[in-house]
Amino acid sequence: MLTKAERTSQFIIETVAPIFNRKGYAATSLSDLTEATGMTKGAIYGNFKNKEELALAALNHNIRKLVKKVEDQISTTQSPVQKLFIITNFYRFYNDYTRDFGGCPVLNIGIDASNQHEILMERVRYVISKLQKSISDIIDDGKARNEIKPTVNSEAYARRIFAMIEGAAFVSHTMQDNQYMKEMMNHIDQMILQELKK
Amino acid sequence: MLTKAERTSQFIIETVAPIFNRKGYAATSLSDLTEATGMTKGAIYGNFKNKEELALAALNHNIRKLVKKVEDQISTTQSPVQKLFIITNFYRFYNDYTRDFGGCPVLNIGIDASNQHEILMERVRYVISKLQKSISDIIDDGKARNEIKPTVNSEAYARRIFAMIEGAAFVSHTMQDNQYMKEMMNHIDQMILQELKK
DNA sequence: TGTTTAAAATACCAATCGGTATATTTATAG
DNA sequence: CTATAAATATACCGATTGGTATTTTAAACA
Repeated sequence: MLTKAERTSQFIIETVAPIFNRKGYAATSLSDLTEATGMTKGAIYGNFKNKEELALAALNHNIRKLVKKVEDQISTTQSPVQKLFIITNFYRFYNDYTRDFGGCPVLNIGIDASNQHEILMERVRYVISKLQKSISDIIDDGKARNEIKPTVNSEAYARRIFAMIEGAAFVSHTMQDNQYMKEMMNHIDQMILQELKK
Repeated sequence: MLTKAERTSQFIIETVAPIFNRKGYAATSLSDLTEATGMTKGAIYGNFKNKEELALAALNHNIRKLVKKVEDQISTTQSPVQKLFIITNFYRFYNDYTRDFGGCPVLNIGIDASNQHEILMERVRYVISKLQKSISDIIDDGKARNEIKPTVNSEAYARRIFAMIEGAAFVSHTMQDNQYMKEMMNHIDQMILQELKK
């Protein structure tokens, strides 16, 4: 069972995570956080060392939530090619998932923390490299299972697919039009069929 | 000839533009601006109504600077297909151009102002639609000049190309690795040759 | 139930925030 | 060279910033 402190910390993280994601680190004030949680500064600082530690916990929370969602869907199939299609289909609805907490956290914090907050930035870089690795691992598995052409450069495709997703997420969110995302996922699907699949 | 006030305003804009681009609207303080310009608050507020007006002027300055650069290069050829190649080649060096003032202003302010500053956000949306229009116009011109297949959906390709560029700009800048951009521009070039060009 | 410990609220800190009214300096025109 | 106007600096405003020491409240354990 969770202790009181653990439950409170969790409640604070869940409550402030969308705020940090929306406003960014510097623009989020302590009063934003006390207002949203209904708690005082004393309570928040009793559970977190400082604003930085809380922002980092919020970022991790947002990312874990999304990663869990896509991993749950991916695990429903063994086929690497099917896994790739599940990923593109996940992102077809990405804006719906992320809108209520302010959009893609990798994108938001990656831009917000750039040249501003090296600790958050390092975390974003780590997450990006991990997400790419999981894509290239699927492609490599596809080669081993004879589903994907052995000549394919899995790291290069992972980089390209990830950048395409982030670009579509940015423009879709900014223009408030999911068509960008839909069209980009269709394009990636086509790429999978024509360039990756055997 | 420019008046003193016009020269001073221009000096302030040029000086603070990289700061707003790097830190975003809320995180940029008046003291950041006085420190960078070596001028006092009185001088700045004598030339600009408030922080918002200055931030908007800074955004416009950054965008105009980049748009002028790419337009100058595009105007060196008549061929629409060549114009598209000039665009991808421009973005191959985009990170070098933009690094010293903090990366792509559309991306930075688009994320920073999201759910935060509607006036800046409207400006970003307008710029995106304009940039896309200039790409789809080139494609349409390519159809008229018999360089590009008449069946091509120029708006859809403009959306896709723009989103790809922004995605590559984001990941390249965040990961401090221009390979993302290079690979994406190679991919777009391939798309132009295989899907657009007659 | 009484005691101890943990958690949260209160009250405060110096520093900084964006903005402005006024004073001073600098440039311009006659 | 002087008078006027424009530009800039100074000094200040109330509000808010992130953070902390202390007090009060609530939970946990004996």
